[in-house]
Amino acid sequence: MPRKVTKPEPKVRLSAVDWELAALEALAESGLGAVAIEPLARRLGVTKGSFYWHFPTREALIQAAIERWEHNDEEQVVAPLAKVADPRERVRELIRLTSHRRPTHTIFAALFRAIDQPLIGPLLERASQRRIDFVTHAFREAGFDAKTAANRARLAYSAYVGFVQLAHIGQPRMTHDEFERYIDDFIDTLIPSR
Amino acid sequence: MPRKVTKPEPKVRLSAVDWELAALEALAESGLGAVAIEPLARRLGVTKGSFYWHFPTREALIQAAIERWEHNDEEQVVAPLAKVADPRERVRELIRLTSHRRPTHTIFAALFRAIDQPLIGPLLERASQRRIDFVTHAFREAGFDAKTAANRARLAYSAYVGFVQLAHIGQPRMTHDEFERYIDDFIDTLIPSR
DNA sequence: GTTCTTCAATACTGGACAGTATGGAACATC
DNA sequence: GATGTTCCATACTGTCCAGTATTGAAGAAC
Repeated sequence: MPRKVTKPEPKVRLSAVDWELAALEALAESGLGAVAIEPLARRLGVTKGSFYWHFPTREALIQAAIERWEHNDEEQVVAPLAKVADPRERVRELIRLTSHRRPTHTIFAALFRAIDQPLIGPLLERASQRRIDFVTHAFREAGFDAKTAANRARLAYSAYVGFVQLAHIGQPRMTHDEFERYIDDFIDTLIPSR
Repeated sequence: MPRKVTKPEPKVRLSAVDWELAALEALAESGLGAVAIEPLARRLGVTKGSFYWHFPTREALIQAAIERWEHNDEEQVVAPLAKVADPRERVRELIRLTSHRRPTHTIFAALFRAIDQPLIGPLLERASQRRIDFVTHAFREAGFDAKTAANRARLAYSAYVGFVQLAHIGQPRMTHDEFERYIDDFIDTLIPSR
Protein backbone atom coordinates (compact mmCIF):
# COMPACT_ATOMS: atom_id res chain seq x y z
CA MET A 1 0.00 0.00 0.00
CA PRO A 2 1.56 3.27 -1.12
CA ARG A 3 1.88 5.63 1.78
CA LYS A 4 -0.02 8.37 -0.04
CA VAL A 5 0.34 9.73 -3.52
CA THR A 6 2.19 12.88 -2.61
CA LYS A 7 4.10 11.44 0.33
CA PRO A 8 3.44 13.90 3.15
CA GLU A 9 6.72 12.87 4.72
CA PRO A 10 6.19 12.86 8.47
CA LYS A 11 9.70 14.22 8.86
CA VAL A 12 10.50 15.41 12.29
CA ARG A 13 12.04 18.71 11.45
CA LEU A 14 13.18 20.52 8.37
CA SER A 15 16.12 22.64 7.37
CA ALA A 16 16.57 25.11 4.52
CA VAL A 17 18.35 22.39 2.56
CA ASP A 18 15.27 20.17 2.71
CA TRP A 19 13.29 22.95 1.06
CA GLU A 20 15.96 23.44 -1.59
CA LEU A 21 15.97 19.76 -2.46
CA ALA A 22 12.20 19.64 -2.58
CA ALA A 23 12.27 22.68 -4.84
CA LEU A 24 14.67 20.98 -7.26
CA GLU A 25 12.54 17.87 -7.22
CA ALA A 26 9.40 19.82 -8.05
CA LEU A 27 11.30 21.77 -10.68
CA ALA A 28 12.44 18.60 -12.41
CA GLU A 29 9.00 17.03 -12.26
CA SER A 30 6.70 19.89 -13.10
CA GLY A 31 8.65 23.00 -13.93
CA LEU A 32 9.34 26.22 -12.13
CA GLY A 33 5.66 26.96 -11.67
CA ALA A 34 5.48 23.99 -9.34
CA VAL A 35 8.10 25.54 -7.12
CA ALA A 36 5.42 27.22 -5.02
CA ILE A 37 5.42 27.48 -1.26
CA GLU A 38 2.10 25.90 -0.44
CA PRO A 39 2.37 22.87 -2.73
CA LEU A 40 5.89 22.23 -1.49
CA ALA A 41 4.71 22.51 2.09
CA ARG A 42 1.98 19.96 1.45
CA ARG A 43 4.55 17.72 -0.15
CA LEU A 44 6.83 18.02 2.83
CA GLY A 45 4.00 17.47 5.27
CA VAL A 46 4.21 20.90 6.87
CA THR A 47 2.60 24.29 6.36
CA LYS A 48 3.98 27.50 4.94
CA GLY A 49 4.68 28.69 8.45
CA SER A 50 7.74 26.49 8.23
CA PHE A 51 8.90 27.91 4.94
CA TYR A 52 8.89 31.51 5.98
CA TRP A 53 11.10 30.72 8.87
CA HIS A 54 13.84 29.40 6.55
CA PHE A 55 13.42 31.81 3.64
CA PRO A 56 12.22 35.38 3.37
CA THR A 57 10.56 34.86 0.01
CA ARG A 58 9.90 32.46 -2.83
CA GLU A 59 12.58 34.10 -4.91
CA ALA A 60 15.14 33.37 -2.21
CA LEU A 61 14.26 29.69 -2.36
CA ILE A 62 14.64 29.58 -6.12
CA GLN A 63 17.93 31.40 -5.86
CA ALA A 64 19.25 28.95 -3.30
CA ALA A 65 18.00 25.92 -5.22
CA ILE A 66 19.55 26.88 -8.54
CA GLU A 67 22.83 27.79 -6.87
CA ARG A 68 22.86 24.32 -5.41
CA TRP A 69 22.17 22.84 -8.82
CA GLU A 70 24.76 24.99 -10.55
CA HIS A 71 27.41 23.99 -8.07
CA ASN A 72 26.52 20.35 -8.23
CA ASP A 73 26.44 20.38 -12.01
CA GLU A 74 29.85 21.98 -12.26
CA GLU A 75 31.23 19.36 -9.92
CA GLN A 76 29.72 16.35 -11.65
CA VAL A 77 29.95 17.24 -15.33
CA VAL A 78 32.64 19.77 -16.06
CA ALA A 79 35.26 18.84 -13.49
CA PRO A 80 35.50 15.10 -14.27
CA LEU A 81 35.90 15.86 -17.95
CA ALA A 82 38.70 18.33 -17.50
CA LYS A 83 40.90 15.37 -16.68
CA VAL A 84 40.47 13.74 -20.09
CA ALA A 85 43.60 14.66 -22.00
CA ASP A 86 42.61 13.93 -25.61
CA PRO A 87 40.26 16.68 -26.75
CA ARG A 88 38.30 14.47 -29.16
CA GLU A 89 37.79 11.90 -26.49
CA ARG A 90 36.82 14.68 -24.08
CA VAL A 91 34.02 15.86 -26.33
CA ARG A 92 32.92 12.28 -26.93
CA GLU A 93 32.74 11.75 -23.20
CA LEU A 94 30.82 14.98 -22.71
CA ILE A 95 28.22 13.98 -25.25
CA ARG A 96 27.93 10.52 -23.76
CA LEU A 97 27.62 11.97 -20.29
CA THR A 98 24.99 14.51 -21.19
CA SER A 99 23.04 12.38 -23.61
CA HIS A 100 21.82 9.91 -21.04
CA ARG A 101 19.06 11.35 -18.94
CA ARG A 102 20.03 12.02 -15.43
CA PRO A 103 18.22 14.14 -12.89
CA THR A 104 20.44 17.10 -13.54
CA HIS A 105 19.48 17.15 -17.22
CA THR A 106 15.83 16.99 -16.39
CA ILE A 107 16.38 20.09 -14.31
CA PHE A 108 18.35 21.65 -17.13
CA ALA A 109 15.39 21.14 -19.44
CA ALA A 110 12.97 22.57 -16.88
CA LEU A 111 15.17 25.62 -16.49
CA PHE A 112 15.10 26.25 -20.21
CA ARG A 113 11.34 26.19 -20.13
CA ALA A 114 11.50 28.96 -17.52
CA ILE A 115 14.07 31.01 -19.37
CA ASP A 116 11.82 34.06 -19.19
CA GLN A 117 11.98 34.24 -15.42
CA PRO A 118 14.26 36.86 -13.89
CA LEU A 119 16.66 34.54 -12.08
CA ILE A 120 16.69 31.79 -14.67
CA GLY A 121 17.65 33.75 -17.79
CA PRO A 122 20.98 34.96 -16.41
CA LEU A 123 21.68 31.55 -14.94
CA LEU A 124 21.27 29.86 -18.30
CA GLU A 125 23.31 32.54 -19.96
CA ARG A 126 26.21 31.80 -17.63
CA ALA A 127 25.82 28.04 -17.89
CA SER A 128 25.53 28.12 -21.66
CA GLN A 129 28.59 30.30 -22.03
CA ARG A 130 30.62 27.98 -19.83
CA ARG A 131 29.60 24.92 -21.81
CA ILE A 132 30.14 26.49 -25.19
CA ASP A 133 33.55 27.76 -24.12
CA PHE A 134 34.43 24.32 -22.85
CA VAL A 135 33.62 22.67 -26.16
CA THR A 136 35.16 25.45 -28.20
CA HIS A 137 38.40 24.99 -26.30
CA ALA A 138 38.35 21.25 -26.92
CA PHE A 139 37.78 21.74 -30.64
CA ARG A 140 40.66 24.19 -30.79
CA GLU A 141 42.92 21.67 -29.13
CA ALA A 142 41.70 19.15 -31.67
CA GLY A 143 43.11 21.35 -34.42
CA PHE A 144 40.17 23.39 -35.67
CA ASP A 145 40.71 27.05 -36.36
CA ALA A 146 39.10 29.54 -33.99
CA LYS A 147 35.99 30.35 -36.00
CA THR A 148 35.23 26.79 -36.97
CA ALA A 149 35.74 25.59 -33.42
CA ALA A 150 33.38 28.27 -32.11
CA ASN A 151 30.72 27.46 -34.68
CA ARG A 152 30.90 23.76 -34.17
CA ALA A 153 30.70 24.18 -30.42
CA ARG A 154 27.61 26.32 -30.82
CA LEU A 155 26.10 23.72 -33.08
CA ALA A 156 26.82 20.91 -30.66
CA TYR A 157 25.44 22.83 -27.73
CA SER A 158 22.33 23.89 -29.62
CA ALA A 159 21.72 20.29 -30.60
CA TYR A 160 22.07 19.28 -26.98
CA VAL A 161 19.61 21.90 -25.79
CA GLY A 162 17.14 20.92 -28.48
CA PHE A 163 17.54 17.25 -27.80
CA VAL A 164 16.85 17.69 -24.12
CA GLN A 165 13.64 19.53 -24.95
CA LEU A 166 12.52 16.92 -27.42
CA ALA A 167 13.32 14.11 -25.03
CA HIS A 168 10.84 15.70 -22.67
CA ILE A 169 7.96 14.77 -24.94
CA GLY A 170 9.64 11.53 -25.88
CA GLN A 171 9.77 12.79 -29.40
CA PRO A 172 12.78 10.93 -30.72
CA ARG A 173 10.99 7.67 -29.87
CA MET A 174 14.07 5.48 -30.17
CA THR A 175 15.19 2.18 -28.83
CA HIS A 176 18.39 2.04 -26.85
CA ASP A 177 20.37 0.81 -29.84
CA GLU A 178 18.95 3.43 -32.15
CA PHE A 179 19.90 6.01 -29.61
CA GLU A 180 23.47 4.78 -29.38
CA ARG A 181 23.70 4.78 -33.14
CA TYR A 182 22.35 8.33 -33.15
CA ILE A 183 24.97 9.48 -30.69
CA ASP A 184 27.71 7.84 -32.75
CA ASP A 185 26.48 9.57 -35.89
CA PHE A 186 26.27 12.78 -33.94
CA ILE A 187 29.88 12.49 -32.89
CA ASP A 188 31.09 11.46 -36.33
CA THR A 189 29.30 14.38 -37.91
CA LEU A 190 30.84 16.89 -35.55
CA ILE A 191 34.26 15.33 -35.21
CA PRO A 192 35.08 13.62 -38.47
CA SER A 193 37.78 11.06 -37.81
CA ARG A 194 39.96 12.82 -40.37
CA MET B 1 3.78 60.77 -27.65
CA PRO B 2 3.08 57.03 -27.47
CA ARG B 3 -0.63 56.48 -27.20
CA LYS B 4 -0.20 54.35 -24.10
CA VAL B 5 2.15 51.55 -23.32
CA THR B 6 -0.26 48.71 -23.78
CA LYS B 7 -2.30 50.27 -26.56
CA PRO B 8 -5.91 49.87 -25.37
CA GLU B 9 -7.04 49.77 -28.99
CA PRO B 10 -10.31 51.66 -29.13
CA LYS B 11 -11.51 49.19 -31.72
CA VAL B 12 -15.15 49.40 -32.49
CA ARG B 13 -16.05 45.77 -32.28
CA LEU B 14 -14.20 42.50 -31.97
CA SER B 15 -14.44 39.07 -33.53
CA ALA B 16 -13.07 35.72 -32.40
CA VAL B 17 -10.19 36.21 -34.83
CA ASP B 18 -9.14 39.40 -33.06
CA TRP B 19 -8.83 37.44 -29.85
CA GLU B 20 -6.84 34.71 -31.56
CA LEU B 21 -4.40 37.19 -33.03
CA ALA B 22 -4.03 38.95 -29.69
CA ALA B 23 -3.41 35.58 -28.10
CA LEU B 24 -0.63 34.79 -30.56
CA GLU B 25 0.88 38.20 -30.00
CA ALA B 26 0.90 37.74 -26.24
CA LEU B 27 2.24 34.23 -26.67
CA ALA B 28 5.15 35.44 -28.76
CA GLU B 29 5.94 38.28 -26.41
CA SER B 30 5.53 36.76 -22.99
CA GLY B 31 4.73 33.08 -23.26
CA LEU B 32 1.61 31.04 -22.79
CA GLY B 33 1.08 32.33 -19.27
CA ALA B 34 0.38 35.72 -20.77
CA VAL B 35 -2.45 34.27 -22.81
CA ALA B 36 -4.92 35.09 -20.05
CA ILE B 37 -8.37 36.51 -20.54
CA GLU B 38 -8.19 39.60 -18.40
CA PRO B 39 -4.78 40.84 -19.55
CA LEU B 40 -5.80 40.27 -23.17
CA ALA B 41 -9.05 42.13 -22.58
CA ARG B 42 -7.15 45.08 -21.14
CA ARG B 43 -4.86 44.98 -24.13
CA LEU B 44 -7.79 44.99 -26.51
CA GLY B 45 -9.52 47.76 -24.63
CA VAL B 46 -12.52 45.67 -23.59
CA THR B 47 -13.52 43.54 -20.62
CA LYS B 48 -13.81 39.81 -20.27
CA GLY B 49 -17.52 40.11 -20.93
CA SER B 50 -16.51 40.29 -24.56
CA PHE B 51 -14.28 37.26 -24.46
CA TYR B 52 -16.84 34.88 -23.08
CA TRP B 53 -19.18 35.71 -25.86
CA HIS B 54 -16.69 34.50 -28.47
CA PHE B 55 -15.16 31.55 -26.59
CA PRO B 56 -16.49 29.21 -23.93
CA THR B 57 -13.17 28.93 -22.13
CA ARG B 58 -9.52 29.91 -22.12
CA GLU B 59 -8.55 26.51 -23.47
CA ALA B 60 -10.77 27.06 -26.50
CA LEU B 61 -8.93 30.27 -27.27
CA ILE B 62 -5.55 28.59 -27.04
CA GLN B 63 -6.79 25.78 -29.22
CA ALA B 64 -8.02 28.18 -31.87
CA ALA B 65 -4.87 30.28 -31.73
CA ILE B 66 -2.45 27.42 -32.15
CA GLU B 67 -4.52 25.93 -34.93
CA ARG B 68 -4.25 29.24 -36.70
CA TRP B 69 -0.50 29.26 -36.16
CA GLU B 70 -0.09 25.65 -37.26
CA HIS B 71 -2.00 26.29 -40.46
CA ASN B 72 -0.15 29.47 -41.20
CA ASP B 73 3.20 27.85 -40.51
CA GLU B 74 2.48 24.94 -42.81
CA GLU B 75 1.52 27.36 -45.54
CA GLN B 76 4.50 29.66 -45.22
CA VAL B 77 7.34 27.31 -44.45
CA VAL B 78 6.70 23.79 -45.64
CA ALA B 79 4.68 24.41 -48.78
CA PRO B 80 7.04 26.87 -50.49
CA LEU B 81 9.95 24.52 -49.92
CA ALA B 82 8.26 21.51 -51.42
CA LYS B 83 8.74 23.17 -54.77
CA VAL B 84 12.54 23.16 -54.56
CA ALA B 85 13.63 20.20 -56.64
CA ASP B 86 17.20 19.66 -55.49
CA PRO B 87 17.10 18.09 -52.02
CA ARG B 88 20.36 19.67 -50.84
CA GLU B 89 19.21 23.06 -51.95
CA ARG B 90 15.88 22.39 -50.27
CA VAL B 91 17.48 21.79 -46.90
CA ARG B 92 19.70 24.81 -47.40
CA GLU B 93 16.64 26.91 -48.05
CA LEU B 94 14.87 25.50 -45.04
CA ILE B 95 17.74 26.36 -42.77
CA ARG B 96 18.00 29.84 -44.23
CA LEU B 97 14.29 30.33 -43.89
CA THR B 98 14.10 29.16 -40.31
CA SER B 99 17.33 30.69 -39.09
CA HIS B 100 16.23 34.27 -39.49
CA ARG B 101 13.86 35.31 -36.79
CA ARG B 102 10.38 35.83 -37.90
CA PRO B 103 7.29 36.09 -35.76
CA THR B 104 6.39 32.47 -36.35
CA HIS B 105 9.68 31.30 -34.87
CA THR B 106 9.25 33.45 -31.83
CA ILE B 107 5.95 31.68 -31.34
CA PHE B 108 7.62 28.36 -31.95
CA ALA B 109 10.08 29.11 -29.16
CA ALA B 110 7.30 30.20 -26.81
CA LEU B 111 5.42 26.98 -27.52
CA PHE B 112 8.45 24.94 -26.59
CA ARG B 113 8.62 26.72 -23.26
CA ALA B 114 5.03 25.60 -22.65
CA ILE B 115 5.59 22.03 -23.75
CA ASP B 116 4.17 20.78 -20.46
CA GLN B 117 0.73 22.17 -21.15
CA PRO B 118 -1.95 19.74 -22.31
CA LEU B 119 -2.63 21.24 -25.73
CA ILE B 120 0.92 22.26 -26.51
CA GLY B 121 2.72 18.97 -26.03
CA PRO B 122 0.76 17.08 -28.68
CA LEU B 123 0.96 20.06 -31.02
CA LEU B 124 4.74 20.11 -30.83
CA GLU B 125 4.87 16.39 -31.22
CA ARG B 126 2.96 16.66 -34.49
CA ALA B 127 4.92 19.65 -35.72
CA SER B 128 8.26 18.10 -34.82
CA GLN B 129 7.42 14.87 -36.53
CA ARG B 130 6.41 16.69 -39.71
CA ARG B 131 9.61 18.70 -39.78
CA ILE B 132 11.86 15.77 -39.04
CA ASP B 133 10.13 13.69 -41.70
CA PHE B 134 10.51 16.51 -44.17
CA VAL B 135 14.26 16.76 -43.62
CA THR B 136 14.71 13.01 -43.47
CA HIS B 137 13.05 12.69 -46.84
CA ALA B 138 15.30 15.35 -48.32
CA PHE B 139 18.40 13.62 -47.00
CA ARG B 140 17.24 10.35 -48.45
CA GLU B 141 16.78 11.98 -51.83
CA ALA B 142 20.26 13.39 -51.45
CA GLY B 143 21.59 9.86 -51.29
CA PHE B 144 21.98 9.09 -47.60
CA ASP B 145 20.90 5.70 -46.37
CA ALA B 146 17.74 5.53 -44.26
CA LYS B 147 19.33 5.45 -40.82
CA THR B 148 21.87 8.14 -41.53
CA ALA B 149 19.25 10.36 -43.07
CA ALA B 150 17.00 9.95 -40.04
CA ASN B 151 19.79 10.66 -37.60
CA ARG B 152 21.02 13.67 -39.45
CA ALA B 153 17.52 15.06 -39.69
CA ARG B 154 17.07 14.63 -35.96
CA LEU B 155 20.37 16.36 -35.37
CA ALA B 156 19.47 19.26 -37.62
CA TYR B 157 16.06 19.68 -36.03
CA SER B 158 17.46 19.46 -32.51
CA ALA B 159 20.01 22.11 -33.36
CA TYR B 160 17.22 24.30 -34.68
CA VAL B 161 15.13 23.88 -31.56
CA GLY B 162 18.11 24.61 -29.36
CA PHE B 163 19.15 27.58 -31.42
CA VAL B 164 15.73 29.14 -31.19
CA GLN B 165 15.82 28.82 -27.41
CA LEU B 166 19.28 30.29 -27.15
CA ALA B 167 18.38 33.14 -29.45
CA HIS B 168 15.70 34.05 -26.95
CA ILE B 169 18.33 35.08 -24.41
CA GLY B 170 20.51 36.49 -27.16
CA GLN B 171 23.08 33.91 -26.17
CA PRO B 172 24.90 33.44 -29.45
CA ARG B 173 25.72 37.15 -29.41
CA MET B 174 26.82 37.32 -33.05
CA THR B 175 27.08 39.97 -35.69
CA HIS B 176 25.20 39.46 -38.90
CA ASP B 177 28.31 38.23 -40.72
CA GLU B 178 29.25 35.83 -37.94
CA PHE B 179 25.76 34.47 -38.08
CA GLU B 180 25.91 33.91 -41.84
CA ARG B 181 29.21 32.16 -41.41
CA TYR B 182 27.69 30.03 -38.69
CA ILE B 183 24.83 29.00 -40.92
CA ASP B 184 27.24 28.15 -43.72
CA ASP B 185 29.31 26.00 -41.39
CA PHE B 186 26.14 24.43 -40.12
CA ILE B 187 25.10 23.48 -43.62
CA ASP B 188 28.56 22.24 -44.58
CA THR B 189 28.73 20.10 -41.47
CA LEU B 190 25.39 18.47 -42.14
CA ILE B 191 25.58 18.26 -45.90
CA PRO B 192 29.21 17.83 -46.86
CA SER B 193 29.62 18.87 -50.49
CA ARG B 194 30.67 15.35 -51.32
C1' DG C 1 -39.86 52.12 -34.98
C1' DT C 2 -40.14 47.81 -32.77
C1' DT C 3 -37.80 43.42 -32.32
C1' DC C 4 -33.87 40.33 -32.65
C1' DT C 5 -29.21 39.46 -32.81
C1' DT C 6 -24.58 40.58 -31.66
C1' DC C 7 -21.22 42.25 -28.77
C1' DA C 8 -19.73 44.24 -24.36
C1' DA C 9 -19.91 46.15 -19.31
C1' DT C 10 -20.72 45.20 -14.49
C1' DA C 11 -20.74 42.64 -10.69
C1' DC C 12 -20.32 38.85 -8.78
C1' DT C 13 -18.10 33.60 -6.88
C1' DG C 14 -14.35 30.72 -6.15
C1' DG C 15 -9.70 28.93 -6.26
C1' DA C 16 -4.79 29.29 -5.88
C1' DC C 17 -1.05 31.34 -4.07
C1' DA C 18 2.39 35.14 -1.79
C1' DG C 19 3.26 37.11 2.26
C1' DT C 20 2.34 38.63 7.46
C1' DA C 21 1.39 38.26 12.34
C1' DT C 22 1.12 35.75 16.18
C1' DG C 23 0.93 32.06 19.22
C1' DG C 24 2.43 27.39 20.55
C1' DA C 25 5.29 23.22 21.05
C1' DA C 26 9.73 20.87 21.38
C1' DC C 27 14.29 21.11 22.59
C1' DA C 28 18.54 22.61 24.61
C1' DT C 29 20.89 25.21 28.25
C1' DC C 30 21.71 26.90 32.51
C1' DG D 1 12.62 23.42 36.06
C1' DA D 2 12.55 28.05 34.28
C1' DT D 3 14.20 30.36 30.09
C1' DG D 4 15.43 31.13 25.40
C1' DT D 5 15.88 29.44 20.78
C1' DT D 6 14.19 26.93 16.93
C1' DC D 7 10.75 25.32 14.11
C1' DC D 8 5.93 25.07 12.85
C1' DA D 9 0.53 25.85 12.87
C1' DT D 10 -3.27 28.93 12.41
C1' DA D 11 -5.49 32.57 10.79
C1' DC D 12 -5.48 36.16 8.55
C1' DT D 13 -4.85 39.96 3.98
C1' DG D 14 -4.17 40.98 -0.75
C1' DT D 15 -3.70 39.78 -5.65
C1' DC D 16 -4.62 37.62 -9.88
C1' DC D 17 -7.27 35.16 -12.66
C1' DA D 18 -11.23 31.69 -14.51
C1' DG D 19 -15.75 31.46 -15.08
C1' DT D 20 -21.00 32.88 -14.48
C1' DA D 21 -25.07 35.76 -14.53
C1' DT D 22 -27.27 39.60 -15.69
C1' DT D 23 -28.00 43.88 -17.85
C1' DG D 24 -27.25 47.17 -21.61
C1' DA D 25 -26.35 49.19 -26.10
C1' DA D 26 -25.74 49.28 -31.08
C1' DG D 27 -26.92 47.67 -35.54
C1' DA D 28 -29.82 44.66 -38.72
C1' DA D 29 -34.31 42.91 -40.15
C1' DC D 30 -39.01 43.29 -40.47
